[in-house]
Amino acid sequence: MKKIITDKQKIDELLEKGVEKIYPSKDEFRKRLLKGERIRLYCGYDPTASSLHIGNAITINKLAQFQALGHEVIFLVGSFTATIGDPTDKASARKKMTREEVDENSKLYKEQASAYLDFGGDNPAQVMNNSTWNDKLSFKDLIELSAHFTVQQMIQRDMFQKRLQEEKPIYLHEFLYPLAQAYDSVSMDVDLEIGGNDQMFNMMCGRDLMKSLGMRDKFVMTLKILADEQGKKMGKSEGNAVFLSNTPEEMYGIIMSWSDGFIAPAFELATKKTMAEVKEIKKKLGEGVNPRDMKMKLAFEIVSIVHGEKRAREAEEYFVRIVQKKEIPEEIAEKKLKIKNWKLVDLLAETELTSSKGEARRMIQQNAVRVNGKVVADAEMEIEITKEGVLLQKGKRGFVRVVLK
RNA sequence: GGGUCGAUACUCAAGCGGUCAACGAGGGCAGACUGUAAAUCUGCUGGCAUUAGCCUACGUAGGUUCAAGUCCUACUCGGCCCA
Repeated sequence: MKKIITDKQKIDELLEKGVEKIYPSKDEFRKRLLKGERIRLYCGYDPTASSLHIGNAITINKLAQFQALGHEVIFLVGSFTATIGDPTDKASARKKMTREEVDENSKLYKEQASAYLDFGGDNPAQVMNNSTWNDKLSFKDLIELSAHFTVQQMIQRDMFQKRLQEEKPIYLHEFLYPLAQAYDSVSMDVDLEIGGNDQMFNMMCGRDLMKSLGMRDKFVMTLKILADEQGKKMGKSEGNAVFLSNTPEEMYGIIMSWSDGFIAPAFELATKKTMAEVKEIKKKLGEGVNPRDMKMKLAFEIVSIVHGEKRAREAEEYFVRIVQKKEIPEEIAEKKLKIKNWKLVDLLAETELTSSKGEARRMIQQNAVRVNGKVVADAEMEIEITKEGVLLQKGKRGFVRVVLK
């Protein structure tokens, strides 16, 4: 077993970087760490999507930090809880997932998490699955569990309040979600749970339940949510979410399209940079360094962690060449067609560059379509496909080469 | 169980018999600007045809009417109140 590191500086770094708050108290938790106590901690991930995203990477990053100091890390896959649906931040009830969908999604999670976390070596992170214990609960067990919580406790959550106000339904199973999560803490008997700031309520339920059952006093560490200075969150809805399944090029490009306000927070939350380095970055940004260059460093860092340095370098080259210098990419989807002569609209629809002919017409009207690099304004233009191929472009990113078969 | 209100495009949300493929907002896409952006501005955002026009859509199924998202009936699902 790996030795527990009690280096004061490293512990302070651990307690500061990306951390919003530690319950019940940071000082107390710090003392425990300094004593050299081995902490058993976890963070849960509901496999509701086929890929982890950058928000998940924040907590995984923190797990990795604990791991590096020798603590016992559990990567919990919420295969059970995903079938309930977490009401957190949801204005309406989430669609429940089937076990099949969930199993499918969780397959890739471990692999993606290994970008940050070490599942081998002398202090491997453990993967657990909360259906292991939750599947075994009987109805009686559930009722006993639920007796530890009150309805008032549950409805005080702001998203439930919001739904009450809007006269939208709140289903009973949504109250049960925090319970299920709380039971995870009990089953694994952990010293600490970490999670995003928005998970505070769920995590505190676990703390309450353990206390109520006379178990240990679980700590809860909430991490900052990736947001800019105005507190504007980054999410899937913003269209700028990075998935760990993105290719290096995609990932690099998406990070570059983040607004500048995300640069410093993202360095703190999603990279291995120390707080001192993050401060240095903030300072540079304040001094008027071109934010683009800092953002390129950020994109490089994150892509390196997920895909390795070599791929990150390639992604960077790609970005400079294709996006900044607007060159045509080398790798273009190729579509082989048997028919030689086409009208431009038909061709755009056929290649699926546009989803319909109507859309093709609209794009042409808006000067968004290029044929062999030249903007074409005539929707009816006759295109003759050759063996060498004709290059079609829609907007900045859509490229297809059509070749005569 | 009774009463009552509601169900509209990706999301929210107008609509109160013809002028509704459906106001508006968000999102998305595209153009301009730029540092790659973000912000801002502009356009587009069901399909086919593009001149006209046709088809499919407003919870489901029927009905009234020359004409229905809009009225009626039943059903399904949800909120609220009462029990």
